[in-house]
Amino acid sequence: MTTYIREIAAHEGKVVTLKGWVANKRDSKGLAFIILRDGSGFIQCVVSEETLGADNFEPIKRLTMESAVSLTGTVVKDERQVGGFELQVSEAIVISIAEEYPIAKKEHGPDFLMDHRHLWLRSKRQWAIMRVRNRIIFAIHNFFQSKGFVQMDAPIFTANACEGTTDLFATDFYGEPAYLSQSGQLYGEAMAMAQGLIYTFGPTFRAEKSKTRRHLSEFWMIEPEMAFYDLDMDMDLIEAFIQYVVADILANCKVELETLERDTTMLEKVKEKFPRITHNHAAKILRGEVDVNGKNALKMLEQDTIDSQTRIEACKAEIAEREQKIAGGTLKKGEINFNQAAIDRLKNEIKDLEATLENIPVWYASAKNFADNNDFGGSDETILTRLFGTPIMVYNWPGEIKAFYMKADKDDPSIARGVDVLAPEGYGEIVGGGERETDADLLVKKINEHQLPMEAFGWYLDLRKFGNVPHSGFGLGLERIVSWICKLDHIRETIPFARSYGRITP
RNA sequence: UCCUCGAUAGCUCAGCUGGUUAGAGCGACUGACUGUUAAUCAGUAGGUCCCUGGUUCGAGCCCAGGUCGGGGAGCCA
Repeated sequence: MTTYIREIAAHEGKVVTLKGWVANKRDSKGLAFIILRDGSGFIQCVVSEETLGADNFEPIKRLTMESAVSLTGTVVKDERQVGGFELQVSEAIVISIAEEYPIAKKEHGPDFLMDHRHLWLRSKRQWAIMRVRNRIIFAIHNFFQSKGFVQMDAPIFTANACEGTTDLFATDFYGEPAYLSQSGQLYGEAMAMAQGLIYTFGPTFRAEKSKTRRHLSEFWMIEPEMAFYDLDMDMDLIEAFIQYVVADILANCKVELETLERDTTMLEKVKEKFPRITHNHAAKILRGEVDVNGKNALKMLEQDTIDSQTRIEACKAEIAEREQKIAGGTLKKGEINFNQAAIDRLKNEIKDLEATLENIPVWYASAKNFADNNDFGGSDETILTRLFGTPIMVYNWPGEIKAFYMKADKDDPSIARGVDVLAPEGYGEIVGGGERETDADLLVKKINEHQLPMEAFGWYLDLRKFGNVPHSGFGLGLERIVSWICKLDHIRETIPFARSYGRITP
């Protein structure tokens, strides 16, 4: 029977058989250390010539990275090891020998890694990210199912844009033009009128030629829709939802977060209440007219410039120091490698900092001149959330920049009853939602204003004719929340095979 | 679409003011070593300097155009 590494602690002192791949190998005469991975975890296996005999040990010496083996041995507690245990191998069977593995135990560039995504997924870090993604999906379903929501799927082929603002992927549907769905929102409203509380969870496609660390062309979105909910109830639900998911990950993905070296102090703060601020107030904060907890947006950026410059000087000094050490010629080979790797890292850090320095004046101008009827840019979102340190909810948006279906405020019709949730630590918008317009005449007017084809919205307007009720919903980008919770540099690491501008393989 | 940076060994990079035969580390391979944590030590092999054209006695380096990639803007989850 095969045992999985994840449950190894239950087999202490017993003989088990593990089947997996060689993640790393170190050997010396008569002794080999194999880091085995089986998908459920990683464990060091010790193979000795004395135990196996020369004939059985020889094939083990020939094992290459990612070769497949079946190892039988005794589970021994060993505090030095990552999982706390190691396997003393008594029998080894080689299943297959791998060719030279392209991904080495060192730093690679993003393009190389994405070209080898099918293999990169095996690495420890990517393994941890995919486990977190899996658990987030599980937690999302748990949250909504326990509250009586029904999962209902929206179609992926659609006849028209539901918002009309972003670019769509065009395709052919039996000779008719069709588009890949950019949102299940309108269908969600129809389904909520049938089941009361629903959520959709499916892929979404956007042909925006975005080349940033926040965008994918194909991503997964969860879109709940609730009958008889107004904006305040919507915001209460969003807050409870995000708090639930984050608490679940903190409780159930300790090993994964540790592997990712995720500092969880910011995630712990998510249990605090999310500040709710109007778009108008957020604009004042951005322009530096209003301070938050004694912090000023513009002054923070000025300080960033100074901090970045100081850090660049410090990096340069450290590089010079390490280069001098290497030139000294007294270091051992390992120490030289260590110093060289540190120099590479520092050089990359300088590159990033210099890019930041170049961008800060742009971000500063964007914040300082922020217009009341504007949408936030990526940098504006970063500035706002850094001032707070928890997720924040920005509500009551200028209607002109929001979708046609968003409800107009009854006191000021130029205001849309929408809400965006901005994640801390620079991750920006993870949720967009709001209350839906129920006034059929107003909807018709807005569809015309947005120059959308009226005939495509006949069924949608029907929802206002038959049992019209106030309702709200929101959309959450799965990859964005994975990115934030794992604190990743780039969203491309959050999905097994990313599809983004310029990337369709593997 | 715009701004900006880049492309040199399988990988990560260095290559000075344009000058002889192209450099390092890692990885691979061969060997040594019985407790390694990116093991260590010795050795071996490995190059279309992204493409096209130009300047020059001479181009990895300079110029023009292109291709691909990173970061950012716009747009968005």
